[in-house]
Amino acid sequence: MPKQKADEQTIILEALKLFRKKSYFNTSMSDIASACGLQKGSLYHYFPSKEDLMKRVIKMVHEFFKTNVFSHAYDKSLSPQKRLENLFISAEKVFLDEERGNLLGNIGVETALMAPEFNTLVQRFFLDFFHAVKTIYLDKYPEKIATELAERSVAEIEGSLMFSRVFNDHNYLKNTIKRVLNRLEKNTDPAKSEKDVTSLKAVGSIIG
Amino acid sequence: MPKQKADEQTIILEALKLFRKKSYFNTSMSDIASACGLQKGSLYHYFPSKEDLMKRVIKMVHEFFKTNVFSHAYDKSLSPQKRLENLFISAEKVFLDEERGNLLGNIGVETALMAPEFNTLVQRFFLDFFHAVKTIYLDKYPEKIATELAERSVAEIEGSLMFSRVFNDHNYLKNTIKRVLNRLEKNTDPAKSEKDVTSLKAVGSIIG
Amino acid sequence: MPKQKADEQTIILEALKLFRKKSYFNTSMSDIASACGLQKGSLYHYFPSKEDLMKRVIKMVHEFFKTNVFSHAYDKSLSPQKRLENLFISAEKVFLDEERGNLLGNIGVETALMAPEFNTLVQRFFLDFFHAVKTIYLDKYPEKIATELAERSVAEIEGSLMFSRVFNDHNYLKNTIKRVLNRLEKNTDPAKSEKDVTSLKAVGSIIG
Amino acid sequence: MPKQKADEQTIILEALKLFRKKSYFNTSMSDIASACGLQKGSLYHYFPSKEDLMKRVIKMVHEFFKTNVFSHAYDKSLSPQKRLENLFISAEKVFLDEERGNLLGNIGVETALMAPEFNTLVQRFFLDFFHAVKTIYLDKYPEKIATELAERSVAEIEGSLMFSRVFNDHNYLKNTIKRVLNRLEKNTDPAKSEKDVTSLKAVGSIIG
DNA sequence: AATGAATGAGAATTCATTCAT
DNA sequence: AATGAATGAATTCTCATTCAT
Repeated sequence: MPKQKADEQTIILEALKLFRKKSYFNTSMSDIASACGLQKGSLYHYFPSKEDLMKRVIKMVHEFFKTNVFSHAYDKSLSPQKRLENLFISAEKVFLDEERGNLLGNIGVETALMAPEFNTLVQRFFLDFFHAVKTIYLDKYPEKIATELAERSVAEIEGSLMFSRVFNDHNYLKNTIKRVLNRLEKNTDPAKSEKDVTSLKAVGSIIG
Repeated sequence: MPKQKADEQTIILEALKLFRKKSYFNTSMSDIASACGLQKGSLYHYFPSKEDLMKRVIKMVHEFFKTNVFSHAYDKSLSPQKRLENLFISAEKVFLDEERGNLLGNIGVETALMAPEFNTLVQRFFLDFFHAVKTIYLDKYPEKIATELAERSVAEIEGSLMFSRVFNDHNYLKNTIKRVLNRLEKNTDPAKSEKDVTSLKAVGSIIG
Repeated sequence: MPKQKADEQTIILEALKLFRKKSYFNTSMSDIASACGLQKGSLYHYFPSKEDLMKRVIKMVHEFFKTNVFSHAYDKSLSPQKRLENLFISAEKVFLDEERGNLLGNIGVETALMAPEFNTLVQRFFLDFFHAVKTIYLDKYPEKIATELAERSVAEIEGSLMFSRVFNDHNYLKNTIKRVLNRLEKNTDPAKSEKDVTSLKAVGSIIG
Repeated sequence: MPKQKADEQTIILEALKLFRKKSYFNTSMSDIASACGLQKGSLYHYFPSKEDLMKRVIKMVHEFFKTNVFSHAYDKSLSPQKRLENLFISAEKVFLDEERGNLLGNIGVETALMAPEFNTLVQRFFLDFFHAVKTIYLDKYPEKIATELAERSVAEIEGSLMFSRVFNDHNYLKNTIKRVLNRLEKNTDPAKSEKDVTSLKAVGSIIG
């Protein structure tokens, strides 16, 4: 007789919202249940434990980024500049979005301290992030440089995302993304990039 | 039994270690007490609440950075390059140190979601961090640029620090610090900087 | 284990017994839980806090008095004397009963010192008590006198109830109730009451 | 070297104030200590335990009443009416006084539920109270009646004192005291009392 | 599928009390 | 005499989890 009141996806999404707003430890299964219009006990029909639910949340965010953000990196029909733009602009939208936003950047780190399983998932997310960005840079730069540029860009974005949260000011992230995009553009300038990219040294001055 | 077993400083330090290792929410007053060789009730002799203890921890870390890290920015007897070097190298040491390390970067963010009082303290820390770095850049760049460079450098450092923790690999942070230092050096090169820094446009390509 | 072991009413009743026997502050949620055959955590399934439970206890006692004691005052089919008798005799039974007895008289006062919310509930109880008794007196006396007589009767009863508890002797209360009932009867005596009640002055000597 | 900062009397008085304001259970030794400008531990120089301190408080209140209130009953140089007046007027003053006020009436009862030793002390207080009032009535009435009148007067006073606290309105007590005094006066009226007091029956209608 | 009851392990906190200095 | 540190038991409350219906 009991009619289905919720489905996995809904629960994961509600959990995500709460984890983002109140952190993993401060969100109780009860909180999640009421957000879904369910009773505490009912969550255990869908997820064997809170930890497992968190893992599903992380994976869901990861999938979302793969489909909606990282994918832009691999659209060979567009210029590197355009791809990077698409990637970061969509990332910005997601990060600053209340629903799916920055879970992994900040909370991921903390939860990682607890369950090593979380850590692995968070690592995978960032490896994919790095890979996507690096793929774009590889169009312009050699392997080593592209790797560094990618890690650096993502680090800058994550750091400024943190500031956006701490100072409750979206501009930290927005400006950083503008800057990162600008960087590729500038160095895309044929005249300039030729000189700059020829030697590792020269490039060093750009990425550093 | 009524012989002093611990003092405020010790407790704050032990709490810091645990908060760093297991996160604020995952660390119980019991944990902290045992780490200090005390009974949990005894902690309340020194701190009225866990929240208050956390605030003291944050303040202590902040003070530590002021004295040991940020101070390098204001040593006018040294060159900007040297000051930045001293600042970041000492920051690196502290961040990667098990004892006093990166509390504010990661845990601060999460706890900030809860108690607004935490948030204020974390903000103050980063404002001081920004200010120190900016002070150095002001020797070379105009106000606006210096501000942006400072925020960007700190964001990069915080982001890569996060990666260092997530991937358990100090190199993320170390490389970033190397790179940031290199950046100033390069642009300090008289020959190059003349061209680059003369116009705001040119500088734009450097900082972002 | 998830078979219902207790219900709200049972818990409230057990709490009442304990609050009466050991006072509110001296009764722990653990005590109440054991009395109900429950684990202490389970109480929070029914009541969000001890304070809330106490409020429910007070309300339950109040309801009980309304239904079983005060109601007698409003039974217009009976003589005032009979109504007062029913009211006080039933009150006596309840007050001296181990289960539901005098919670509000004594404990109400102490708890009232703490939570103003308790105070309001205790006030309401006594206002209803006054009102019921006054309603009966209004059959014989004008407003002002009836009010005074009611407050005085209830005060006497509460005071002697206190003595009954302090001296562990039911007779303090029993004698007082006998006396109060006698008072109405005597003054109901037509021959006597005519003189006594004709002037306010005369009545004054009766109620005071 | 440590200079005496407080003495027993001061501590007892401060404790009394707090017990009255916040109840015995809600007052901590710490509260009492700070009210005395002492440290928690120092209280144990004067009193072996909180319970013991409470006993001393009760005894002190009792002594105070003996000297300042009950004593009026035994001043044979005055008329019964005047003695009763002195007794109740001084009682009223003390009861409504913030400092020494109604400890025994309300809190005594509750604490009595705990330690039987408290109960004995509270009983003694009321027995003395009864005795004083009865002594006055004995000037006018036979033993049995005097006893009843005394118990009744004190019960009324205690009950209305409770109402004064619950409703935060001094008038409950004040009016009751006026009425009780009036009662003796009225029945002291030679013309009236002669008739009334001749038979127990008649008197019954007065005291009841 | 959903629920609502129950659990039990632990959380933070309080507090009377002890005792070395 | 006074203190301040320490204690440890108790208290309120939380919460992930289980399970019979």
